[in-house]
Amino acid sequence: MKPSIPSGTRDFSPEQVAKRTYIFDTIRQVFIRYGFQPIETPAMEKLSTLTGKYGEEGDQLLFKVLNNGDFLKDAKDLDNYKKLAFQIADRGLRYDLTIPFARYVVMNHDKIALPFKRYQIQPVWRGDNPQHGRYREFYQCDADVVGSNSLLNEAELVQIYDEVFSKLGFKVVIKVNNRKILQGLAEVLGCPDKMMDITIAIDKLDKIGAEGVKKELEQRGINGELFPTIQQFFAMNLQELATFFANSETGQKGVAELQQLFNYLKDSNLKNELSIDLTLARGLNYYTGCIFEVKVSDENPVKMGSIGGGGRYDDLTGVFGLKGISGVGISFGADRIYDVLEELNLYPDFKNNTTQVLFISFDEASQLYALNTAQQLRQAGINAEVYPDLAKVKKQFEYANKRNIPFTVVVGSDEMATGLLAFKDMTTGQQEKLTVTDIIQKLK
RNA sequence: GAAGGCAUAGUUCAGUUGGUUAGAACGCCAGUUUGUGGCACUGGAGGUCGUGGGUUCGAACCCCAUUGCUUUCCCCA
Repeated sequence: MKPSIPSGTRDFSPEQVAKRTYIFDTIRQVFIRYGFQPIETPAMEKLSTLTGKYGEEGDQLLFKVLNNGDFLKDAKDLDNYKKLAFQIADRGLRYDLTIPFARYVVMNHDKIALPFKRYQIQPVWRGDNPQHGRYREFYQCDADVVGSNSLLNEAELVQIYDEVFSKLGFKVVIKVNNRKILQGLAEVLGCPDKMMDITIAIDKLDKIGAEGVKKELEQRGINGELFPTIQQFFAMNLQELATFFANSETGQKGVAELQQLFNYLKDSNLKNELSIDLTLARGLNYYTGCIFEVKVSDENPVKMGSIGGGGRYDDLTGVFGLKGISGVGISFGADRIYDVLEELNLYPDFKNNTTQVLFISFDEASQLYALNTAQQLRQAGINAEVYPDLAKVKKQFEYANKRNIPFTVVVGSDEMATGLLAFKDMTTGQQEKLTVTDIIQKLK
C-alpha cells in the first residue's frame, strides 16, 4: 500500500519543527513574563462538553470518537447519521482551547485563585473541508484571564501582542473594537436583536465591499436604507461616537471602555500600530466587550489573513454551572505566523539544535574510542554523534554532508596511538590534528 | 452541502490523431578513489501508469464508476 496521512493533517520535518518550536517558545516566554500559567487538557473531551458550544455547524465539524465495545448498543436512529453519531460516540476531539478551559475552571474552581491567568498551547481538530491555510489539525496558542472585569487585562493582552510580534521581528497592526459599540449601533438603528446579523455583514466589508454588505444586510432582514447611516458610523471617531450614542447606554459604555483601554496604553510605547476598527466584528458570538484582531502590517510584502484574535466574554463558565465569571483572552495563529516568518525569512539560526561533530571510525576498536571521546564532548555541552555502522569513510563523510554537520573527527589507529584526532571543518575542508581538549576549546 | 483540478519510479513531473521494451531530473546503490564529503564521469536497481469495469486488433492516453488528494464557494476563524 501507498502510505499517506489524513486530509488536512501535516507531517513536520526536523527543520519545520525547529521553526515551529521557536514560535511557540517566543509566545510562551511572553505569556510567562505576564504571569500566565500553563495548563493542558486532554485531546478528547466528553462530547457533551463540546456540543452546543459552537453552533449547529460546529457540532457537525466535531471529530467524534467511536465508543469502545458494542457501540451499537444504544443506537436508535440508524437511518439518521446526524443523530446516530451522538449515540455511538461519547467523546470527541477538542475543537478549540477556550471551552475546555472553561470546563477546567469550573471543575477546579476550589483550587484556582481568581483572577486566573492561564496559557495553553495545544493542537485542536476540526472536521472542516481543508483548503489553503485551513487544516483539520492545527495549533492554538491561547492566553486568557478569568475572574476579573478590569480593562487592565485588555491592556496587558495588547502589550503581549505587541511584545510577541516585536520579538518575532515583523510589524503588525493590532485592531480593536468593542461589541458594545456594535450592539449600540443595532439599538440606534432600531433593531437591537439584529446585532449578530449586522456584525456578520460588517465583518465581510473587506471581502465583499460596501455594496455586498448592503445586500447581505437585506438578506438578513435589515432595511437597506439604513446602510448610509451605518457607513457614516464607520467613519466616526470616539468623540463623534459618544454623540451618536446619546440614547444608547450600551453604546456609550463601549466607547468608554475603548477610551479607558487607550488611556491605559498611552504611555506604554507600543512598537506596533494600535488602531480602532469599527468594522471589526469577529465571528464568535460569545464575545461581549473588547475584541481584538492582529494583521500583518502593510509595510510587509505578505498577503495573510488575521494571525491573532480574541476578546472579552461574559459568563463563559455559565453553561457549566458557574455563573458570573467574566473572562478575556487572545489567541495566536501559529500556523499562519509560520508562513509569514517563512516568507519574510525571519528565522534565526538553529545550529545549536543540531549535531556539531560527527565521529568517523574504521573498525570496532576506533569506534569504541569514538564512543568515549564523543561522550567527553557532550559533557562539555557540544552536540556530537558517532556514526553507528562500520562503513566506508566516504559514506560516513557523505552522511555528515547530508546532515549539514559542520565538523568531523576521524579516528583511526594513528589517532588512538597519539591522541591527536583528525579534526575537519566541513565547510572549508581544512583538517588539523588536535587533542580532545583543543577540540572542545575550539567549539565552545 | 456545491463546483472544478489532479492521480505515471522513493520524490517532482514529462508522456496526442490510441501502436514495439513507459521516460527525464533529483534521490538511492555501486564504481572511477581499499583513511576523506561537496564537483565530475560510468554503470545499476526501482513502475500492475490510484482501483474496478467498458470501447478497441491494441488503452497511461477515450468512456463510465469508484477511492484518495487538492482548490474554490458556502461555512468557520
